[in-house]
Amino acid sequence: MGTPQIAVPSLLALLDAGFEIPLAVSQPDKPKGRGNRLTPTPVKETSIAHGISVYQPEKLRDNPEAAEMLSSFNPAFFAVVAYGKILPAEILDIPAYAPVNLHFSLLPLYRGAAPVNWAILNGNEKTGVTTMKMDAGMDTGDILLMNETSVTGKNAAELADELSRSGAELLVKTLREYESIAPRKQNHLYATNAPMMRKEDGLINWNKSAGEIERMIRAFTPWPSAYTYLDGKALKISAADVDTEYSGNDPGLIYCTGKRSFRVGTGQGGLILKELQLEGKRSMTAAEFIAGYKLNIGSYVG
RNA sequence: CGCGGGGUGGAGCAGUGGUAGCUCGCCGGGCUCAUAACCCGGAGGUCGUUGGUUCAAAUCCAGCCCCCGCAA
Repeated sequence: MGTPQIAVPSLLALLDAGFEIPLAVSQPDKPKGRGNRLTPTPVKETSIAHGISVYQPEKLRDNPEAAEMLSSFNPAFFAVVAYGKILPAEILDIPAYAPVNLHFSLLPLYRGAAPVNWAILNGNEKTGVTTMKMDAGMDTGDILLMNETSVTGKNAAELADELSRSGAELLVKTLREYESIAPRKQNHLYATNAPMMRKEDGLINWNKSAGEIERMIRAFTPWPSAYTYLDGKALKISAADVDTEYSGNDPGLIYCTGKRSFRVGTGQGGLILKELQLEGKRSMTAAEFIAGYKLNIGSYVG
């Protein structure tokens, strides 16, 4: 059971490891993108490509039909990776061994929908992947295995990609060695939540420090993306460095626009913008951006 | 039919009827202890595509292809 891209490597790894997967469960297709076309989920696409039938119930709670359907396969396990819905108890009881979930954080940290983004945003040096035996709460089940990954310098896409791979390995290992793994209770006192990021959370607050904003840019790239405004147009920033030689504190001030440098002041220090995308344009490097856009030193973004 | 922006020399842009221009890059030369600095010269474009209007179209009209932002 899974939905987005981050779950795909797990599906492929399970197939590769020889597990029999009679059914994939994914969220229903939703209208997406320009034109609002109905778009299949990445897990659905991958499943179909490998000849696995796909089941996409609107809901699992209070849905006897779904329970019956899943039971009919007499599954040993459920392998759940970023499915996107909480599974009710009657569903969790179906597998003979256990419903196993792969979560993209070191539980009990970052329970919820956006663990990868939050680890970057908070400036953690390490995060990782955890497999657990699911219970009825959100990411509260007993821990089976964990694997750490370094966060440093990566944006959300890069980190998610890495975690999806190490997670896929961990999931295979967990299922293979399930009977010899002793589940450990989570220490709920240390639990933190990683709620879904919203589009509007990506608006950059230039009063924050350069370091904080740099982390935010990484945490929000490529989704939901960090943005500001320039001459009334939305400007996404997908990569930046802290300017270690600047110590001003004039938030939003464009203080340097050399031939290839676009630098903006923050509440504390300056930020060197490296990768930008103006509304309606494609993403480009600062050098490319500057070649065609007339920036004025002394004006402000935001 | 959800709303909208755009496709112009290698890159980013300007140019809305009549010799295609700017910044960067590239090639050659100069200056300098030196430079992502500066100066001089040069190469490079069927203006996404098809058709239409016109004496004349990058520029107006219609269709098609592609890229992107918003909303969901």
